[in-house]
Amino acid sequence: MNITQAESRIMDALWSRHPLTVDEIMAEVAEPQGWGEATVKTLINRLLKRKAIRSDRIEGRARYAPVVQRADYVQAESQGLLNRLFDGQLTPLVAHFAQHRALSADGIKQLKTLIAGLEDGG
Amino acid sequence: MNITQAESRIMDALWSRHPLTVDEIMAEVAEPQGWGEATVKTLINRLLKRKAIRSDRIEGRARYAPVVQRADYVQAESQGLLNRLFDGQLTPLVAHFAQHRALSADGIKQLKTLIAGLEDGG
DNA sequence: CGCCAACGATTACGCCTGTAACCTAGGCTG
DNA sequence: CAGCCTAGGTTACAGGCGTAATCGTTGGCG
Repeated sequence: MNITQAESRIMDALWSRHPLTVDEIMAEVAEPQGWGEATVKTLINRLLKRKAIRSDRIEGRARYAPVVQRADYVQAESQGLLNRLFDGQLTPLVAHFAQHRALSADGIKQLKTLIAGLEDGG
Repeated sequence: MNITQAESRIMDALWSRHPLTVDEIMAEVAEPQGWGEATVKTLINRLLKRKAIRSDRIEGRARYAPVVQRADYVQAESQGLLNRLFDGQLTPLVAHFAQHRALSADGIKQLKTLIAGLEDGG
């Protein structure tokens, strides 16, 4: 289920809205990346081959839709980073950002609220 | 300053202790990865070429030490993930784990403690 | 003083990834 | 009905990465 960085730009477009034609994906993705249409087509086809997306012919045009869920992708990526760099623990990651990226006061407040909610909920 | 995943295993060894000879790096890294000595040497040399590590000849043996700091690497990787997947915000990442990885009660407590400390400190 | 072994550097190679051009089939137009 | 355009799929290619074998040099030992 591996999705490379370039491919993930295609996925982003499809996760936010689908199904999309090649042209629509182009519109979402081409400018920021500076990609030609051929490149986008290749990425689409690689994702198709690996069943990360699916193609349905609707009104004579191929429309693409995600098969892999964004949450699953995010989960795999995040867990991988956590495992590689923070021994699988979330707290050290938060601590790292607190130290090195000067977590803003607002960020702290948000986290506090989030965690208060978690305590209530669970 | 890019460090690939395989290379990061070498860096891990050097970050935890340095300077190390090739043999010492082998001892730290070979078994878990199943790498031959040639592979380790190649990774070392690629890191050398990119100045991520440095080699000093001490007592007739080359000893390797990190140049790139672990905190910088962790920072770059984490920030990259945050930017790519969570719009650069830490809170959504924590929220994601809360939802999808069933953050343990202990984890929640740890985070709460951490954040309480942040509020005091800042 | 010469040779061997060990150490570190150089070269190799196949797969993956980013980027793209080319080919083909099906529908629109004359 | 034939040709042409367009959309989508197929092939291509260079550079990076994981994995490794080979080469050259230098220091220790006989």
